[in-house]
Amino acid sequence: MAVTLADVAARAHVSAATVSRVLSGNYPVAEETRARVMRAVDELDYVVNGPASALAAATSDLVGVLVNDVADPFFGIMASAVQAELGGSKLAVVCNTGGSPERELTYLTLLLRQRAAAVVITGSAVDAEEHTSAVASRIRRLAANGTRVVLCGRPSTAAPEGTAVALEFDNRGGGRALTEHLISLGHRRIGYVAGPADRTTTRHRLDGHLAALSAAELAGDASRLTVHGPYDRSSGYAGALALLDREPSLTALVGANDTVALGICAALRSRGLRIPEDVSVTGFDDLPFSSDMQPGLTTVRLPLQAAGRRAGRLALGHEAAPVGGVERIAFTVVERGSTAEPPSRGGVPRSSAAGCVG
Amino acid sequence: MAVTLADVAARAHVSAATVSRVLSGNYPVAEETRARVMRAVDELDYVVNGPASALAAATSDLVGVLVNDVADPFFGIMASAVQAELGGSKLAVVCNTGGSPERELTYLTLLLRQRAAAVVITGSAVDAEEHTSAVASRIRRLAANGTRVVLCGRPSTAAPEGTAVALEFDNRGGGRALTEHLISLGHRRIGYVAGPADRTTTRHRLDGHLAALSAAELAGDASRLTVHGPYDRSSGYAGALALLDREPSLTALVGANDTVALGICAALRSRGLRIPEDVSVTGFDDLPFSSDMQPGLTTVRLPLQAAGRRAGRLALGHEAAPVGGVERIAFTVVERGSTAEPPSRGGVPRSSAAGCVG
DNA sequence: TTGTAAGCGTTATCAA
DNA sequence: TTGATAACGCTTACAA
Repeated sequence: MAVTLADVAARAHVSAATVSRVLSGNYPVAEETRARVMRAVDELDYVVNGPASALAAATSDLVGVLVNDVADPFFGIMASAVQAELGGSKLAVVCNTGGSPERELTYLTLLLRQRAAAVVITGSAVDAEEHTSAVASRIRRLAANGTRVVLCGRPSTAAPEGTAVALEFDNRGGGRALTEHLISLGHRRIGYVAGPADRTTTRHRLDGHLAALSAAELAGDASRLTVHGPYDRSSGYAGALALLDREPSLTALVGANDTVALGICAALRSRGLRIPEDVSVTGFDDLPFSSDMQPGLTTVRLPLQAAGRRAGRLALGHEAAPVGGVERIAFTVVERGSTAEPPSRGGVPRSSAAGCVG
Repeated sequence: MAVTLADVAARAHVSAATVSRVLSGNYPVAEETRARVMRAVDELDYVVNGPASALAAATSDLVGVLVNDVADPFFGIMASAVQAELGGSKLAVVCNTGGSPERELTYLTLLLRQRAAAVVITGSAVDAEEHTSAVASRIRRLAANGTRVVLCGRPSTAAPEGTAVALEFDNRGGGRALTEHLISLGHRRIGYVAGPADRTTTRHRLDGHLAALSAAELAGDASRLTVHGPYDRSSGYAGALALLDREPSLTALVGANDTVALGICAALRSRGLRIPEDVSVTGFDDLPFSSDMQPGLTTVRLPLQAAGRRAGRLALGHEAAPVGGVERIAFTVVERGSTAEPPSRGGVPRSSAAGCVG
């Protein structure tokens, strides 16, 4: 990689400045000169030195994308969508924080160091004052540098006023709608396998659930019928078993997200309980696998891909920020086979459930 | 972001060189001086300018990761694993190529421009001479620059001798083992919904399938019982229907990967066919959802996460390259409920299949 | 152990 | 329309 601008300039018999102008294309250059330069570029197989041009121009073509874990489709879909909007010039730096506040700060610092053009922060925040303010100060710093900051699925309160634009998921509304759906089917004893207690997303979804219960005057038992755990399958599995042991008469189980719901379903099957005949189950997010589950999972659909694309465009400044800097993303309740009316009191006893052998 | 090395140096009453030494930590500095510098750094909230230091030191802390699409768990898992190994200093630049040769080249050029420390290329290659050589020349270029190139799941032939280290999946072996499993169960009419015809992965998996068929003298019908399509659910769905129309007596369907198999299962259910009683189904990769399907999907497990981690370590030079620069990754056949003996000739007619209603 | 100074490869200002 | 030339902010011989 010895070939530099100067080499190209020498070969084309022009100055380095001219080569730079031809390459960036934002300055008038005589057609004949341009052709000569391009030929030299081709002949020498010249490739611009990114760091050098970033330094001189004080720009960068890196866009940071903070996610919990790209291997989780929830984040993978958003990261993919952001990347798709970046086009052929910007590069997406995907950072797995694993939900850890420390790593979040580390990556924000790294992106600050890279003078990233933009940063998209996805997923919920840890709900602790010290961490919130630490993140906020990094964001302020980034914004002051000219780095665009976009929150995608994180409350706008994570960033100081005016430093970021936020796309918020209506977790509270979705949580409420889902539980209302169950209540309208006739369910009265509803278990809830929630996410980690300290995340905003967990709290909002749970708030919505509780609001629905309260409205139906069913909130009395709520805390006894709620367990917390990570947003993964095994948490759903363990949580479902724990709740069933605590309250065997449950007729519905709400998962913090689809992955948790998957675990819940596996746990129910392990107990010989049918879905939805014995117990109804719901998820949240509507990940791709949810419609293929047997039965299909009733859940709240979040337009993850659309939100990610939007975040990408906002990161590039290709799209105007919403007024107030905050936009609420709409959700949809998707009713599938995993929810139904609760078993009638005099119905078939549960133990006969395992009897279906095709 | 006005504060620079010089500012810190001034504040600490030392030279810029000393500050640089303290920060990089690879040069002896008096303890007292170091403390003074660190205090100045803290007080000024100094953050190194990445591009500037990359330029001066001719190094970079970017590692490119080429994937088809991070939203696809197959790639998401590998990308996540690579990233996990990068630790708190290197950043993963995830590039979605969508399987397109052009975009692959574009991204390789972009990474070349960034002087990336390493590049991990995942997934299959498009099997066309012109593209193969174009990619090979980019790889040669990267390697010449000191960029480490790691192929993860792509044949080592994609890179010129000595320019890259490769972790190869045994797609041929896995494909063969799976079909042998079906044959051993008694299947004789096996359909195959393959991936795009021009990918190496597609060809290798199909080769293995054909090898197994040939060994059992069943290869005669193979091409009639094979259809091609993308590696997605809808291809599995459409492919399965097409094959069933072409040959209604099929007793087993092999999917190019788990996602395709998911579509196959949906198609079978839409026809009222039971899995595995009427038709056995297999996938490939063992993605997380495969064990949760009903019935569980028989498939070939590729250690995607382990391979990704390995690739990450190789990219950092933290691990010695395998001898010859190529390592074959072992697979495991995972037998689950989606495969069983074919229906006996005099068995229950298929039309009764839809009769199970719990 | 520390300082001086010469790059690193671009971009951008200012003349011409 | 083009060319000198001074930044850009850091690293690293080389000296002290």
